[in-house]
Amino acid sequence: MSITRKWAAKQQRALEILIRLQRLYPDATCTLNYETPVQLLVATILSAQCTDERVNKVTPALFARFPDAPAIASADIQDLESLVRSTGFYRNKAKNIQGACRAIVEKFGGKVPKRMEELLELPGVARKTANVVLAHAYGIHQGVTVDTHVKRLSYRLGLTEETDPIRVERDLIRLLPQPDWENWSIRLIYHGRSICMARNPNCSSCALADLCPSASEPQRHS
DNA sequence: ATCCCGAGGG
DNA sequence: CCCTCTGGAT
Repeated sequence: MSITRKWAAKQQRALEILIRLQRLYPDATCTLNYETPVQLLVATILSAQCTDERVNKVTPALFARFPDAPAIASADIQDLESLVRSTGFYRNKAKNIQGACRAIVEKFGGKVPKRMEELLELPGVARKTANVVLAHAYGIHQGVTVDTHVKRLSYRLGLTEETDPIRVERDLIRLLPQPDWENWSIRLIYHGRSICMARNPNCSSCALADLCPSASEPQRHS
C-alpha cells in the first residue's frame, strides 16, 4: 500500500473515532469555570499539571477578589500565591498570571489578544494554553489543544508516533478537519479521564477498542 | 509511587 | 535534550 493510501486510511479512522466520540460525549464542553476571556486564560494557566476540578475550587475566591486583568496585575503577589496554592507550582503560576495580566493591560489594551503569536508572548502561555483560550473564548481554531490526555490517547490510537506535544499537534492538524479540532481535544480529554486512563486503559469497557491498535496489545502504554 | 487540560530555563 | 516547579488525589 502506498504512503498516501496509508495516510488516507489513517485519516478515515480518525474521522470514525471522532464520530463515535461525539456520540459518546454529545455535550462535552470546557470543564473550567470562567466568565471572561481573561478568566479563562488564568484558569487555563492554573490547570497545568492539575485537575480542572481543583482549578474550579480556587477560581471562585480568586475571581471574587481579583475579577479582571487590572486587578490581577496590581495584586499583592503573596495574595495571589495563597489563593492559587492548592493547584501546585503556585509561585510560578502566581507570577505567570500576574505577568500575563500586566502584559494584557500594558500591551493589549486590557483584552486577551486573538492572535496566536501575541498570546505566546504572555508569560506562562504556550501552544496548549493559547489553543484553549482561542477556541473557547473566541471560537478561533488556530491549532489542536494537546494536553497530557490528547497526547496519550492520540498515541495509543495510533494516530501519531510522536511524543513531543508540538509534533503531536502537527500530526493531528493534518489528520482532522479544522472545525473539529477542539471537538477532538475536548472529547479525548473526557475519554482520557473516564476510560483510557494513564495507568489503566480499561480497554474492555472502551467504545473505541475496535478502532484502536493498542486494544489488542495491552502493553502499549504511555 | 504516579498522575493531573504545562511552561520555562539550562 | 534534560531539569525544575508544587500540591492533591489515588
